[in-house]
Amino acid sequence: MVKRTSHQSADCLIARPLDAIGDWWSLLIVRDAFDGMRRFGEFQKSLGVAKNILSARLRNLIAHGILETVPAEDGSAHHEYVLTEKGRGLFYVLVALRQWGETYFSGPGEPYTFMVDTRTGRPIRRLEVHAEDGRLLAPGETRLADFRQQPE
Amino acid sequence: MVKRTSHQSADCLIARPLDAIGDWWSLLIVRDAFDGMRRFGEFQKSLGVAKNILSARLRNLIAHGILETVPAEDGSAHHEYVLTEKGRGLFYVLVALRQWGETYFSGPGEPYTFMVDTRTGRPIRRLEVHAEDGRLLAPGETRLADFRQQPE
DNA sequence: CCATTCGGTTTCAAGTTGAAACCATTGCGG
DNA sequence: CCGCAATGGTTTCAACTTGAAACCGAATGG
Repeated sequence: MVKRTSHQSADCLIARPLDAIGDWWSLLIVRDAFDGMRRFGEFQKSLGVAKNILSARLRNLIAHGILETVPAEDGSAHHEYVLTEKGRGLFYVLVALRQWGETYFSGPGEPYTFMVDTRTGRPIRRLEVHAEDGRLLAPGETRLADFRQQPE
Repeated sequence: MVKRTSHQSADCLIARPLDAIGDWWSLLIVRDAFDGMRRFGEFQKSLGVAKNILSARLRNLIAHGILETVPAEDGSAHHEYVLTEKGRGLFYVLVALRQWGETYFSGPGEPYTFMVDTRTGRPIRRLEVHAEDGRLLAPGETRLADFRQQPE
């Protein structure tokens, strides 16, 4: 789907996830799947995207093991789309994007939602990056390392 | 750049960040910027993308306040591209994507890098989502809430 | 000065996207 | 059993986007 340039030598571990997801719209499908949507029609209505496009995106997400189809819960002959374990791993990406959105894109007076703990209804904490020893790390206090360079 | 469907009523706070970033390639630019790249040519060489496309992406990132141009460090007449505060906020998105990539996309025997604490050289911890009271939350233990529904 | 690098813009063929039309299967009322 | 609507797609095709290559102008470099 996305052209493979076979060129992102330095850091395939960002580029390949991006390639697997396919494009931005696909992440909205994943988001809706987290919100409990399972049916083609639900996604289509939620996203307002053309059916052929949605169809292609769903196929791509399935091909990359992010979604899978299961027989419909209600016993009808249709199938439903649900997140795999791998797909659920995208939770943190969505949380990070959402917190970034909350910070920089929520105009005053806008209908504004945010993530809360289901049990208490209280907002969740912001994501933080921690060192192995628990120290809070700011952007810039990390780098990439080849694992062969790791101290034992 | 991306068509505005004015339709993602439920959750603009995912859709709008996605729209601001523009497309996948743009996140790779941001990643490179975190890695210290500043010059047009550096990005072009790193990403292997056509110059017109890179030019358009950079312009889009600037328009959305993720990058800004500054006079070149070395005193030359050219300018350089650096992350804004808002752009640095994408750090958590990149960390989340990378950890997902590490988990699901690193084949055995591949050149494999991961994020380490600059000070100690030890790997960073995995991202976690915590409730306000500190409890660790799994995907599915959160929901979206309108802020008017929040208990005081 | 002449050549080369840097930082782009322009051009245009090829590929992608998406709205609408179409199709196939199931569900259901009579 | 027939008709008809809802669901879940696929096909078609015009419009848009993409990107490789050519071009361009301004700064270095020799």
